Amino acid sequence: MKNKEIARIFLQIADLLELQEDSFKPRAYRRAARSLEQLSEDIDDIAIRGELEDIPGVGKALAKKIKEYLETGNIAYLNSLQNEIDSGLVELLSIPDIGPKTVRVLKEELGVTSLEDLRLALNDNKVQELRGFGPASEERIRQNLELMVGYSKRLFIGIALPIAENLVKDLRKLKDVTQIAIAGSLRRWKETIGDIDILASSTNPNLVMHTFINHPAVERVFAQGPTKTSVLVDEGIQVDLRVVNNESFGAALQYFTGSKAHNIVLRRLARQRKWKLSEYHLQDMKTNKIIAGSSEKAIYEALGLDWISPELREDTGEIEAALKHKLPSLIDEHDIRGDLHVHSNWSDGADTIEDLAKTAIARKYKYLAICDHSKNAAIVNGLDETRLKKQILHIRKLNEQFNNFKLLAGAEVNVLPDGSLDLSDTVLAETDLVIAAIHLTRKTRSSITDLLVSACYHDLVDIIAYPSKQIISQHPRFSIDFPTIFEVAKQQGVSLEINSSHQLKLTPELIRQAKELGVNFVVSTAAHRASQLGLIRYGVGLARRGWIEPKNVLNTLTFNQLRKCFQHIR
DNA sequence: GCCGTTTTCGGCCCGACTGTTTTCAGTCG
Repeated sequence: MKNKEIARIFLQIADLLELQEDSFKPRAYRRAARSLEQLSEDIDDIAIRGELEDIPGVGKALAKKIKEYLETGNIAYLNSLQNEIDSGLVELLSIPDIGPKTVRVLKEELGVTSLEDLRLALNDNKVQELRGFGPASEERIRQNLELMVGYSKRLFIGIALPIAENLVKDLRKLKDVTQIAIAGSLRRWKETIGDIDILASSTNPNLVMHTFINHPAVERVFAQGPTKTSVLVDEGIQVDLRVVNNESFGAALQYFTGSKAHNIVLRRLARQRKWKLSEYHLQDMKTNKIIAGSSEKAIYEALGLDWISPELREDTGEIEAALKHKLPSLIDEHDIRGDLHVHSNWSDGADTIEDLAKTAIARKYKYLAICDHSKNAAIVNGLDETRLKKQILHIRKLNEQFNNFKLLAGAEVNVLPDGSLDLSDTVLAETDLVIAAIHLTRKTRSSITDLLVSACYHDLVDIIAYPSKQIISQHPRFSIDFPTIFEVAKQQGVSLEINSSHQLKLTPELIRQAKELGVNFVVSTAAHRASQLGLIRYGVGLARRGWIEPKNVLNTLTFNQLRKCFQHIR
């Protein structure tokens, strides 16, 4: 689809325009880019119907540019901007605390047009001589330039969330802290996060801030005030702590949870009613009367909206749904009755099947599917037909000792380059559950799609696990025809796996697309040790970001219901 | 460049923190 290509060009244009006088044009281009990224329909089709201007944020001028791209594969405006503006300047914008104004001054006064130029200017201590700058500004820019090299990466939620939870746990011990919560993209369960946001309410903010900056994990303090403090913790991640009073906790939680796009729409809704929404409260601008503030829910309700789960707050239709009271009732970790993809020490897992079962029972699971790797995955000690048969017998035997809990004998089978599975049908027919997975790295579009499709057509395959984003990021030009896969999966009654590990997973957008087509899902950990069963929360978080409800997920079913969905469960 | 239950012109989310200057501009989230 050309939607993403055009969105990318609009973002490039926005970056370049940012360096010029007008600060509103870039905003318009970004808004349009976002709209394009979210379209579920091909932009070509919309253009043919002459409905480009119906896209939010697209008016006459942008519609014309979209048409130009569709006809010529090019947008001349971008080229002219690129000729006019040095690309090194855009790079300068990525340095923290350097914005468009600073870039302009650096260029006009010092001739700086690249990171390298900036480095030289800093070496000569030229920056502090500029009007509006001083030694402190120069030093900060110097440090940020250094910092950018080492710390610019986004962290996976699985790493960031435990760090945040630890800090919250320690701060909660302070008796001056009334309420405390994780906010930001972590609260929205975004797969990767740029920084950690923590929100607290207190009657003694200074003490809370003081304790915070003296926490053993804190390495450096970026900014410190009574309501907002930013630090770097030793994992190389920025943590922002905000402290407000109790009356504002709901408004602040709403505000700091974001996303930015979601908040902008909310504030627009408030403005339409002559109200003002800030991190302190929702307020009538004329009478100054406070309409809501202590509770997040009250703010949404005052704006005519149902309360929206943080995972949905991306301005991708959740506000419209909340207005119409049509929000999904999202799946919760407690809805999960069992894990359908775990590895034991029979292949590359660390724990025995018995230990895995014990942990599953302790989690109140009703079933657990052991799905070790198959023989093609020799490097992880994959099971061949003989060992799998033996494992199935072992599992059947173990089941005799459980009440109200069932171990399922499954397999994670490799799909071979010719589309066949790497274990014989005879032995697979003995299992309860078959997950088909692709562990290839370099394939053309047609063949990856074809492999997944042929896996769906295989009679014994119940679940498809995905080619990872990792593959996609390693090969930028590689793409998979997901709509086709979703159609076939739906048709063949094959479920899609939402995986909790950060390596193998669908994006929220794709999950939502598949859900709308009526495809079923399972949420699994692919745990390689018993302690990893707890990672299911990340899979659930991802599912929630994809608007998934319990009814879309097979492993929310009781064992007897599950049995009816997977034909060969014994 | 977009957009309209005050508007086809004049807005465009709002507030904290920093460094500089002495009342504010720039940046960020």
